[in-house]
Amino acid sequence: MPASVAVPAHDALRCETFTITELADEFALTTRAIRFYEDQGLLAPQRRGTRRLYTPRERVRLKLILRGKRLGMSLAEIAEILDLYAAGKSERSQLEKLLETLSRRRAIIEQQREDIDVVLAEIAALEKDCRKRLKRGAGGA
DNA sequence: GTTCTCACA
DNA sequence: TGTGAGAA
Repeated sequence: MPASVAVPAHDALRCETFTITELADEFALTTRAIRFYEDQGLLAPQRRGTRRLYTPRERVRLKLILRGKRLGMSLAEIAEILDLYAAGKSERSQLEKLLETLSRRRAIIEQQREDIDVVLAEIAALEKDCRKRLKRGAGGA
């Protein structure tokens, strides 16, 4: 159980780190997915031997990755913002990059809504036609 | 349990 | 954007 919920005294003394399974459990991810994010350059955990050790900072990055995914951002887009964050860039540059990404995302979503509206209109028209023809042939053979 | 790599959708 | 399988 990660320290975000409760911090036992012994964990307060040790520099807290997380294993890949702890993070996977906490965020309902597979360990494979977490390693995949690392392959894509979104995470860079320390190692104890060959085992990955995640600091609270890496955990925060993972949270940000998940937030980006909820917004429909690509991993590449998420990586860009994360890089600014890690490089200690100004919050301003991060926010500007985020706005840029959100803008692109909004355009895509709005286009999809338009496309959906077009299909809904087609469906409505077809339904109307079907009902009309049913009524016309109501008593006939 | 965790690592990596290759294949696959 | 991930998953499955196999080997270490």
